[in-house]
Amino acid sequence: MSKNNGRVTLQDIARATGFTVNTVSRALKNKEDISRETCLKIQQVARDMGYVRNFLASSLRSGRTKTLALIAGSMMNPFYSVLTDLIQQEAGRLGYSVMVFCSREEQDTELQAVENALSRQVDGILITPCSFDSPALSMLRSSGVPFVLLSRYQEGTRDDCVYCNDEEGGYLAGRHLIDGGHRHLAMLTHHQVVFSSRERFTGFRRACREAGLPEENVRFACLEDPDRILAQLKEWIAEGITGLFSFCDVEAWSTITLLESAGFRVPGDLTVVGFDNILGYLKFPKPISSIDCCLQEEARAAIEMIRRRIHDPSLPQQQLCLPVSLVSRV
Amino acid sequence: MSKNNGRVTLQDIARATGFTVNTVSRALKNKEDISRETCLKIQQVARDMGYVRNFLASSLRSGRTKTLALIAGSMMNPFYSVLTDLIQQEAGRLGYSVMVFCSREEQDTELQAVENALSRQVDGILITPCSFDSPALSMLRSSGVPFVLLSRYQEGTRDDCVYCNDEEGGYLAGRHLIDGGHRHLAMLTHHQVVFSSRERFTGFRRACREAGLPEENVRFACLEDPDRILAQLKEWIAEGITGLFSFCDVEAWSTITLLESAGFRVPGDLTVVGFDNILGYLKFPKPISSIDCCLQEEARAAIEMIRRRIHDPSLPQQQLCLPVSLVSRV
DNA sequence: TTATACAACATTAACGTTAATGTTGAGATA
DNA sequence: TATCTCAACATTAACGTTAATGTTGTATAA
Repeated sequence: MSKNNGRVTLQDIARATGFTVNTVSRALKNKEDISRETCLKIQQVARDMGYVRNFLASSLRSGRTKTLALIAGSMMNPFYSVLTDLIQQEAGRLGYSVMVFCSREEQDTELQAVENALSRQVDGILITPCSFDSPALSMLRSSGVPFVLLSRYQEGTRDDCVYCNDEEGGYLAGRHLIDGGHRHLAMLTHHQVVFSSRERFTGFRRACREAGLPEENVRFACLEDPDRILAQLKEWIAEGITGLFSFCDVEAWSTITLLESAGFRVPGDLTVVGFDNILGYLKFPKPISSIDCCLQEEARAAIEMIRRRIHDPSLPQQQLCLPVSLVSRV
Repeated sequence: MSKNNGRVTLQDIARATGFTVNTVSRALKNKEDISRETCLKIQQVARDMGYVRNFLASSLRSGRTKTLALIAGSMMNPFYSVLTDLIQQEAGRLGYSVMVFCSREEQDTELQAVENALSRQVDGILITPCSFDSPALSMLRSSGVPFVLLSRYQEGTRDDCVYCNDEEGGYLAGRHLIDGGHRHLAMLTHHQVVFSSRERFTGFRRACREAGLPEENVRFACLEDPDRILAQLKEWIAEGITGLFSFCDVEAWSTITLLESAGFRVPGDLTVVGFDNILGYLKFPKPISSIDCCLQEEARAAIEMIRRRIHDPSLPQQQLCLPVSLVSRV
């Protein structure tokens, strides 16, 4: 034992074995220039003494923390928490730990998270930014630290990012409803993620046009207040709308909850299609058809992207658009 | 600029201002022995140069990382992700960042998480352990690092922990169903968290006894396989059971989903009461009555407990049991 | 036999920060 | 005037690890 809060250090092992600190370090990292015998002996002693490497010291010296930061909206939103879980799994495969920060979709909280992450010398940052002109993003860009945008895309972006084909997703959602016999459709967004929302609606409308539905049969609304949402839904239903495309699964479920508590039947009065296919990971909510953006693949790709950038910062930036598919349920 | 991955260091600021590294350090930390004038000047220069403190170096020297580890089951389970969010908020208030690890309820993954956390020199660890005899716990106990058990309790435990009054929660759930006119009740657990589960059922039965229900009117089952769960539910319903107490909200919802997809009505064929009152944080699922264990308070208390222990390791250990209440919905 | 090569270690310095202690000069005190 | 005090800084060393470079003794090649 020594000073390090009673924790065993290389120093202690060195004293115990008679070798130098450096030799102990190399032995524990299975490096060359150490005889098989001493290597095993040192490792044994380290185990016996309960040695745990001090990552701070190691990172400070080596310049690598083997840590990534994930800055997401909120862990209260299953979309983010599922993504977080997947990111952790994929990162873990490569030996990375993940520090999770929540921006609560607030720009200053997000900025603090970035500062914090930078301060902790993370090797890379994964972020679903509040917006594309958030101060957090400019700080990231000028920091020189590798970062990848998750589930966010804006035309003309030069930042590394992984997102899914929103337009195609909207198209598939539209076609699914049309194939189900629905001729009067609407898309609903609660909390607007601008680009995705627009793209999804664009695809949605494309499907409608393709099917020959008149423009006035296709509605769109972006509402946050539950009361106004319910009012809008009632209006739509009264107008004969029977198919609803929700911006995402989470919003779909809260819409369904709203409708059911108001006495409507889903499906029945309204058929709802979601987006993200969170049901592939979250088992408990009501099954709904959804656009699968393959979050697992997104996580995998993002980790791979940041890994490569950490390894070679001079690589050309990449905007990776992942394919989507429809998962039909019920 | 210097070597630190192109990042500005105290050294750089020292050169720029003509002061020594130590003076710069003290100025940036607003310590004494620095004239107001130089303090402001140094801080200004630091800001201009885009200085970000290197937490690794700082922590290595000071022995404090201002970081907590949270080791939870999985971010795919809203109970844990909501708890994580709350923990982060409370920790943030005190200037702590949180490293999140998922054990996936596996003992070896959990052990790895603990090792990882210790290796990163976190100031304290919050954990919802797989079990009370998991190797992770013994490692924690012998590590000397402050830790607090979250939402877990076992009779006779000496570890610091924060949990809720499971027995009382079960009692309230039982009484709620009985007050609703139900005379034939059951409790269902999917994934068994042994102590909590037993306690909740004990309280549940107490309510039943108190109301004079005969023993055979009160059932219990612990099943994981959805098919067997559904079969059991059908059997119960056929036997006249009308009130169901679910181990937790998440399980309640998946039970409801099972029932509804099998053509049953909830409530109607079966009234379901959950536990945790996750609906207070998660807005999208179907509203159900639930036992509120006040997760926010649990998070607050846990952070306060670990803060005090970090500050004074000699404090007596504490097992904090939080009160519960019923939240009736629909 | 002597130079060479190499395995197996040791030595040194550094990562960026901070705690502990030292120094200095100006003003206050006797 | 000599001593003391203290504000405002500087110097030194250390946190635990690792990269770069030195050193040694033995085995091999010429």
